[in-house]
Amino acid sequence: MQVLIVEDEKRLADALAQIMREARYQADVAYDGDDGLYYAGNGTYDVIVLDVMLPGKNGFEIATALRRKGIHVPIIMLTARDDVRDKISGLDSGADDYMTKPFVPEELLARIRALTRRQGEVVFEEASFGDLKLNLSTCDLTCGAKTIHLGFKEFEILRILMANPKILISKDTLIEKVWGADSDAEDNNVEAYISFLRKKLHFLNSRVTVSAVRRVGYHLEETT
Amino acid sequence: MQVLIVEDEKRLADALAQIMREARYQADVAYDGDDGLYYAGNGTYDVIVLDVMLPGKNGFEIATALRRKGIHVPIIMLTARDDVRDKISGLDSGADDYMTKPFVPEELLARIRALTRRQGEVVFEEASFGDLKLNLSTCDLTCGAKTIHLGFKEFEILRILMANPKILISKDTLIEKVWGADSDAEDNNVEAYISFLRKKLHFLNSRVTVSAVRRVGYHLEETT
DNA sequence: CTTCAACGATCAGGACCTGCATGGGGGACC
DNA sequence: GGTCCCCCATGCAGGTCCTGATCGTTGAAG
Repeated sequence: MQVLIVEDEKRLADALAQIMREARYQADVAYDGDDGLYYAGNGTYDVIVLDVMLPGKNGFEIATALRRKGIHVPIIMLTARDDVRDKISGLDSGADDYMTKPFVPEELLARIRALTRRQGEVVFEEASFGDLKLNLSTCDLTCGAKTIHLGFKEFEILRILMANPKILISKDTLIEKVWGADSDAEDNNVEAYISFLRKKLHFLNSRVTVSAVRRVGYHLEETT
Repeated sequence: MQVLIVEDEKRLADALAQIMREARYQADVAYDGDDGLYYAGNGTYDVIVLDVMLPGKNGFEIATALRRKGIHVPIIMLTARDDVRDKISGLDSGADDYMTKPFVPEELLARIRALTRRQGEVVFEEASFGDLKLNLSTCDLTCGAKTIHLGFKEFEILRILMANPKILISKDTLIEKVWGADSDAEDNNVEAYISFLRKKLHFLNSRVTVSAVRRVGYHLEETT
């Protein structure tokens, strides 16, 4: 588990790094905002501890920039100012949590555990929608007593559809997320896999269907 | 977005529910731990605001029980006790965030936004005018109990009209925005789709009409 | 008031496109 | 060689979109 600490006050930064290492995290430290944004931009960290008042870019700017770049790593903001408006703008700029100094190290660790628990779990757990359960580690799709194995493309498409059951996902989005941004896959590929998926859903007697909206995209629906 | 509030102190609970509703959330309230766990067990909520000190099961037990049942809805814990050990055990029992009373409502809302931002995401938005509701994701148009599907061109035209109900939209504007700036579509195309739209509005028994102003453009009107 | 041209509304038809399903070929892996 | 997965090509079905023709309406000129 990798942690990035962005904090200009060197003594505090090093103390935090020490605490992290004692808790068995790997910790890197950036001492100003520009470095912090640069390191975080790699997207290799599991959580970022981000001071607000920084030389170079401040914490709000860093959080906003990261989110805009599509990097959704959990962020915990730290600040000495106990002002509610700061908290709100911090949280709305993309932070997941906000703590005021001084704080007890154990609370920071607990909040980090709470933030990282989610993604740690997800790896082993399964996604579900309606009567479907999709095992995210084995690509097996279960409905009631029946289970069937999905190919990787089928799996990826279904996973994306299940993660956003309320909105339509366009073929372009699916191509980008499943085949990759710079891919020459055609719409027909998506259609083919949607077809396979439907066939398998039918085989499982699932109440879930993949419905298409012409020229817009696909989404999952649960029929009665 | 659905919020469950579990809080035994009735005045605070109702105040929270009011705040949530003003922020456009649907809010349900449970006044003791057993009810809270029962409601939460449905798995239909997007976030749970959970008091720790409760008659029946306490907040820690509820969080633990939910997580054990595989329900991963975000939980924000509330408590009057500002004890770090409580915070830690709360966070480790499955809560995603922890706030101490008293708190500013806006901070709670900001923390809820931060928690829900990650998942459900892109709220399925809709535009509305008069008695019409247009689902911007699925191109479905609803009026009262009836719903009808719109073709893409019809949908685009209606969306533009609904976004600017007070001003007249010229055919040229519609052609530019729906067909594209460099299109050779003719006025008659627009007229045709306006006609389709009117037919569907009539079918829905809507009070909304598309009215034309000669040589100028179209706009929506709500009749009594 | 009447007339007339321009504009708008509507409809039917057919062209076109999108999405669906299927089968075959190719490559990776066992 | 067999199997699995992926990609591509094809035909089909049905919805969507466009076109042209017709009819109704408007408003201004005579």
